[in-house]
Amino acid sequence: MIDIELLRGDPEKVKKGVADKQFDVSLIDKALQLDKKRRERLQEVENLRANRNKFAKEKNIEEGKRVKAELQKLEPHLEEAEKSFNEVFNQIPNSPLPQVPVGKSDKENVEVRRWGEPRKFDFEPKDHLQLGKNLGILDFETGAKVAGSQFYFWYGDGALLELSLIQFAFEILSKEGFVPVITPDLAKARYYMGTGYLPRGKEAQTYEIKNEDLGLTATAEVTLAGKHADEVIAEDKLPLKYIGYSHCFRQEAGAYGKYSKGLYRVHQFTKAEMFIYCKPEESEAMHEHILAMEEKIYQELALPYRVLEMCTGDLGAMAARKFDIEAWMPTRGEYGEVTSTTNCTDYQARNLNIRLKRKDGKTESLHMLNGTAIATSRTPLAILENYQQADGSVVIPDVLRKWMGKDRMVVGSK
RNA sequence: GGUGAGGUCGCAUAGUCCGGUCUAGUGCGGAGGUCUUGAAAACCUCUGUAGUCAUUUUUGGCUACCGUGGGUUCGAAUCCCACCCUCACCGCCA
Repeated sequence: MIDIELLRGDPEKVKKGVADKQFDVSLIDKALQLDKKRRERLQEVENLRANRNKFAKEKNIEEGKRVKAELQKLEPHLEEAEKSFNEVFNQIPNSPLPQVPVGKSDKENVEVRRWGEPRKFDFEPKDHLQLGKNLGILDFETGAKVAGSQFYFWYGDGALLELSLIQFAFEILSKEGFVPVITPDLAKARYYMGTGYLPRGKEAQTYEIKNEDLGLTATAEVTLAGKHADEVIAEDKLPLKYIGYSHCFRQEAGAYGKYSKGLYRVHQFTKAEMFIYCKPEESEAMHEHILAMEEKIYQELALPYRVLEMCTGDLGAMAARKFDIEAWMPTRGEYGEVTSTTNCTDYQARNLNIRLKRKDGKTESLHMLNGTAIATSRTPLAILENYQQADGSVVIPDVLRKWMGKDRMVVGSK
């Protein structure tokens, strides 16, 4: 949620952010109106409670009974008013940072830079599904048999590739002060909702567990954000930097289209995710830091990529600023998303009640950021397609060889 | 899964049987002060969070919060119900 003081103090500013994000601007006036109503009811109820407490202290049982009856009538009105307010208020998205390019949709995202040259093939490159099948390392048929469509098995060098990529990311990032964490793959509703992963509706992302207040997490962001919920963190403990490992589960309801085949869009993958809690004044630098780490990873893997900054219309509710890295995907003939890093500023922190305590004792909401290091669906896709050879083998990127124990995946090996 | 103990204002602990004197005591930690050449010690004072109203800053009033959610009562940390979590032991198990 946004800062309510900002809403009351400068509604026009909030409106601009909401409009730039292509959200419904009428939310603002509605929220202000409901806020006013809510506060009126709150005054009524609090005055009655003050009376109740006074009579209780005086042991004035008659008057106490009278006030009690009145309270029983008015308290539901207050509850109702707060519920209506929260419903609208929680729909107001985070404001974009001022330097974010304004645009209506993903078509207006801005390319920031490119790194590396897409490889020129002197043969017809195969897609990762064909390569994986020929090498005997990737099997969607058996995945569909056992778990349904868009599930898969990795075998042999494919399984080793996933493990190597995670090792590689953890090695780089732990050297940079990110604390390695292995997180639960399930979380309570409060946490996946608080981080913005919706279980139902047109774009449901989370799978829910029957008869439990639990869902499969779509990313370790959920658990790493939940980790410090309801905490007050001393200023000198910040920034907290984590590199989390988890399996990620996505319903991908309604997500179909030309890139829905193969590893680009799957229901389960493994991910190494960066997560940072920091002071508001350092969050932009931390965002750059995460992006720099992501670029370092793809440079060391020698995968050509470009960096994209999301325009206001493509930020979603949580983000104040967001960058994606897109790696070159040869059989598509274009770049495809492999990482995403978001500065949520204080929006998530307010949802999860996470605060920072300054040296002078004052508390305020802190800033929270996340970013993909490696997702073991799309990164192996890019490696298979970019590193393939004419004979159907796939060269292993230098930095992964120490964990793979070999320099090439060949047909017939395991 | 079973049995037992427990969850209290940063940390630790008292209070819960017997509801009002708990506007939650004490110790530690933190801030300020006295004393001192300086420091330590001692002593004194202050020290939770959120909301809301009033106020020029300051500040003050009120409300809520003793794991969570309900209930009983004029009044609940305290009584009742349900749930969650922690610890110990038992069972099962990689």
